[in-house]
Amino acid sequence: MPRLRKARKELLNAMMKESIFEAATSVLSEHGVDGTTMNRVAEAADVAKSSLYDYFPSKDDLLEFVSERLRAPFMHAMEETLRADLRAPQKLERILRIAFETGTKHKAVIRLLVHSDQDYQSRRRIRLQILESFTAIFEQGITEGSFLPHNPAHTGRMFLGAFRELYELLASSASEEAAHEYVNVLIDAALHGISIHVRPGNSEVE
Amino acid sequence: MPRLRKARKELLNAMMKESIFEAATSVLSEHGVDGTTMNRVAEAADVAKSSLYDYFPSKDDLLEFVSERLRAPFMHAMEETLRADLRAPQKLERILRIAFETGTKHKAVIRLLVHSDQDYQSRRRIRLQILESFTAIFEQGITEGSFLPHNPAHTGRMFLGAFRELYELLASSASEEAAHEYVNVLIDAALHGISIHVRPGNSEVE
Amino acid sequence: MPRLRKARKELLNAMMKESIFEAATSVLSEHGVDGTTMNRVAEAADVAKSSLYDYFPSKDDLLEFVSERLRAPFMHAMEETLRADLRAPQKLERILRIAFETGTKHKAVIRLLVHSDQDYQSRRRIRLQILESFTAIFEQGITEGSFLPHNPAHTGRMFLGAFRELYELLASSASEEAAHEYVNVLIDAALHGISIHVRPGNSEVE
Amino acid sequence: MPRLRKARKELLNAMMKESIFEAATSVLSEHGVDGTTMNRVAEAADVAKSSLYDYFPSKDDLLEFVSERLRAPFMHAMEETLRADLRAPQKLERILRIAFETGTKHKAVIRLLVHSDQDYQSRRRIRLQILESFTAIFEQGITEGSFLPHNPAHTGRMFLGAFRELYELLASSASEEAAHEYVNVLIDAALHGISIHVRPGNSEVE
DNA sequence: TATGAATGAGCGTTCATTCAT
DNA sequence: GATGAATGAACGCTCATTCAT
Repeated sequence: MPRLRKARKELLNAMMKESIFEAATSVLSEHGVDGTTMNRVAEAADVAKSSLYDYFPSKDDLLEFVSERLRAPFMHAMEETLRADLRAPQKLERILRIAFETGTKHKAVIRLLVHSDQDYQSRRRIRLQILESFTAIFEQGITEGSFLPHNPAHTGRMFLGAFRELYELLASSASEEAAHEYVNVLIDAALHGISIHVRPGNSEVE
Repeated sequence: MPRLRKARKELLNAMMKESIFEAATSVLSEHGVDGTTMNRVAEAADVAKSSLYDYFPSKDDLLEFVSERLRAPFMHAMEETLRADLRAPQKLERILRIAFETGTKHKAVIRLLVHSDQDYQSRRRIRLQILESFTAIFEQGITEGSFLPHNPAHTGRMFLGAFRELYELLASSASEEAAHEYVNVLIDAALHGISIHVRPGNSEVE
Repeated sequence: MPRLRKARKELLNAMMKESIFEAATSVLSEHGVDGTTMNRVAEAADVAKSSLYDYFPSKDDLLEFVSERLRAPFMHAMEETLRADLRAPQKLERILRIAFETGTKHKAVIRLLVHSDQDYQSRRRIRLQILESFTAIFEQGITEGSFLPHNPAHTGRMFLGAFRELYELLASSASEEAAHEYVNVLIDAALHGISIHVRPGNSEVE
Repeated sequence: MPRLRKARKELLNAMMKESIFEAATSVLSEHGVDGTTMNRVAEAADVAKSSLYDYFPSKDDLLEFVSERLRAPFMHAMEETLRADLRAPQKLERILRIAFETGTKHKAVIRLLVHSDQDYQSRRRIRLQILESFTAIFEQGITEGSFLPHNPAHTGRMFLGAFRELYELLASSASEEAAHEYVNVLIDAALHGISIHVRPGNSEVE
């Protein structure tokens, strides 16, 4: 049964990659990006250092794989949301909810999304992608009449900033509760407005 | 005069630290955090590598000192602004202006403020301090009637997020012009409001 | 029929060794001695790396086998020539012709014969054998009156040196033409003499 | 005394390089080029591996230094000889004598001159240089009437081959005596001819 | 006091070799 | 009998840190 054999092989291989992935995320969250050495990953995965190279051609490839894996659920969901038939505010809401869920599930993702010095270039790439998504949503919002006609690049960026703080909150020792509350505030702002100013006139805005 | 001697010594010591600081910032901006080795700093400062250890017990301490030093102008200005007799929106404006100025002056500061994975623990500390300052300003704003009574911890955090994006912009290859425009948007939002939603009144909303 | 079984087994074994040999020479000529890894040989032979160890106890043994195999045609031809009923100069000629042919056929052989630092001990052995053959031929030449009575160990060695340069030439990027010309010069020297000095007689010498 | 200090420093530095050089040659002659690792050199020099890098930027540089050092005396002497006001045979003689002397002094040089797989490129370079020198001498010899008008590229190459055998002899366990005798034969050939053939007619030469 | 010299621990990577299946 | 998976030792190299002078 060459077919079966091959399938089994692929499966084992995938499991091994998975377990290295987990070891790597564990090391990442304990020692940070710079402290993530092949030595430590191998030790955490309980394999010989050289065995890592049977599954990943280089450290960079390993880290790229980890990043990809960590971000994939969120990124895919975000892309889907972008294409969905929804009004802009609802899109923002959905993205925030997804971010919160994936963020709390994989705490490690945060380290990579939020921190990280070296560009393991994906970082810039991903930032840009999210920024562009937000900008697109704000453009849509203006077009469809949900949002006021501000420069969407700026509002998108501001939203990104507020959004990223969610991850800071998750990364900090703060309770999940606090993060939940914060995300709700963001969602509320996306749905019903975010005015902070008392109206010059007499009443409020929002 | 042991007093004088001691004073002179302290002065010399401070001058040495200063010159090492400058060397370090130069290395930082040229080679990045990871490329900042004691060797390079010593070379840039034109002292022996081992002499660095006469002024700083370790590399981490040196970097800590540099960070502190780089942030000090901004932090002090911010603290002063906090205590100044101004309305909340004006305080935010002033802080943003200072941030932009110090940020463009010392491009290196950005690298350290924005990126950096290792917890050069000051990072968390400084974040917290800024966050608390913003929160305090929002509290004041609510009290004085400038801002609507949202939870200031949340609005403070959102503002921090948007604020940090300024540094991302500065750190990126983007033109200083773009950063300038962005900071103006932020200032405008602080001064005149930031509503993004079409008012329920006449047209549609969300 | 244990006999037959055994014979078949031996045959298969030999065929495997043969195919590994071919893979190894291909790797050798493409990547050089240092670039010849068990991995590459296994891949070229289309067997599992570990299977190589079913046929050769170690990498050194494999290389030894390859060397032996590469040199065998030449060595056998040389031995035959040694025993042939020929005068010394003709023997030298024949050996040179064989060397050229086998050398151009298996370019890889050169790498191993000429270069290679490690003592894949055969190197010394083979050198010695060739040297002894040349010496024997020079002895014969003196006995039969073809050559002047110089110390055959020395003339043999000199001839060996000139002979090896043929391989350097082949190993270099030089055209095969150049090597051909050189071997013809050597043959001519063996057949008709190699005097480089103007005779004291009529003109000058030194 | 900055002058003195600097001089002392340079001296110490040179001594250190010298001692690393000796360690390296010792490792080279014991383990061959491929077996010469920074680890072994450091151990032989009784310094930390990392200290080697205080004196040589890389392994290749170290080896290059060693090669250069080993070959320099001979190469310089050869170049001088080339330019000397001597007839061709005397030049050859002088070069052979120098080779013998430097060869017996620094046994390690042999490994590098004679063996070595990788091109630590100097190898090809040096071979070429020697070959060209010999060729030039043979050209001169023909011009001045010392040598018969053979193609000097070929005779030069043949001479190089015979010459290199001297190093093989030195590298082998053979007695220095044998090498001495061989070099004398070469010298004799250079000075008085190298005919090996009985003359077709009746007497000798051709 | 300042330094040049030295070092040990660690880095990412390679590869010959082993062994359960 | 053949293999895929795994490994340990070694490689060249870097760097924060120490210490005699």
